Amino acid sequence: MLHTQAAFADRILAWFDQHGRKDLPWQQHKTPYSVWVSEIMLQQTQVSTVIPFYQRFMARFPDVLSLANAPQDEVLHHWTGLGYYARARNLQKAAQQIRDNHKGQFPTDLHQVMALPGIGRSTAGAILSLACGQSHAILDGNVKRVLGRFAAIEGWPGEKKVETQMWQLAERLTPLSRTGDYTQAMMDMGATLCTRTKPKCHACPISDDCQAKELGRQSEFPGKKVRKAIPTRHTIMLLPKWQNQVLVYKRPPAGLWGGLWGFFEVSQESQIAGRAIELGLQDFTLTELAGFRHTFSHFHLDIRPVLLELHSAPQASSVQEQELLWYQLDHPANIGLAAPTKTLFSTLRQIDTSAA
DNA sequence: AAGGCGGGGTC
DNA sequence: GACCCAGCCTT
Repeated sequence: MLHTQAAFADRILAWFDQHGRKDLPWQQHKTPYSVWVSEIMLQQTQVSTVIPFYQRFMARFPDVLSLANAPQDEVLHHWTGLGYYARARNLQKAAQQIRDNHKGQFPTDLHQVMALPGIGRSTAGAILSLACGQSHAILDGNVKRVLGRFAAIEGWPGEKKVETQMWQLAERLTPLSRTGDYTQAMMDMGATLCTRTKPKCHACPISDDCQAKELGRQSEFPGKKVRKAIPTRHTIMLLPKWQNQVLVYKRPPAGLWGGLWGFFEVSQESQIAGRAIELGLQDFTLTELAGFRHTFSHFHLDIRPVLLELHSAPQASSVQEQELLWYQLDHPANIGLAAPTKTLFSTLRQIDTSAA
């Protein structure tokens, strides 16, 4: 049994020196800021998806101050398609707190880092170990899988009891030196070796002492969440169109697609005309476009898009409290869009093209 | 403790 | 279609 922290970490680090990833974009010129941005993007999101977003984001917001001082719409624009948009809102909020409360310098104390919005214990540990060499444990999905198998920890890690057990083990095994490499190594182990399916145990530096492997039960750890069938919701999206522009509004700051721009919605067909009049629209032709399904982690959304083609210039809306925008299809604005909104813009462009 | 929050990739 | 992914926040 690998019962000492040093024996465990030594094998992990030796493996890392040979096989670890060292050329990812956020591993070049590491700073707390660059590591922070990458860690937030990587929450619940795979490396290959993140890379292009990370590069565009860093080119536009190279440091804490440029992010803190940017318009929120532009930050969300750079997050469009990445999902979990609260991450982007929290990222900018935290940058503003660093600007205002930390003299623009990313804090280096674990609890100060955890106090920033969007940064929990694991992300704080990752940033301070990777960028500052401090010795803190992390517990992300990769580490949960590696340690859950290594020690054959029963139960779903979402349960408090299981998570506590994993944190204790993670802390016990985290070395005092080379902690940044160790953190990266554990993530790399989970991503490339101790994968969800078909783990490459033959190449694993700790397989000799892996309890799951000894039991022949690698696929059973970590335990899975008992998942219920997800419900289906329905919505009708209104696509008012005048010449080459479509009307969207800025959604409330929190909740689903918070801060993103989207189409007005109604739940019933009978509400379409009334809603259009409220928006100051009149003299239009209604056409129902092809419906489609958008699936979230927690529900299906069946979308019926309805095109409202205006025959004359729109009047000012009577809806005063909403932020409205006539989005120009051929001159996209730098704003955040949910995936279905972006899809529908493409659909509208295609309709224009085929009609021309 | 449980639920909310996305989009893309994989099998 | 089901499941998963470098989690965190609110209730």
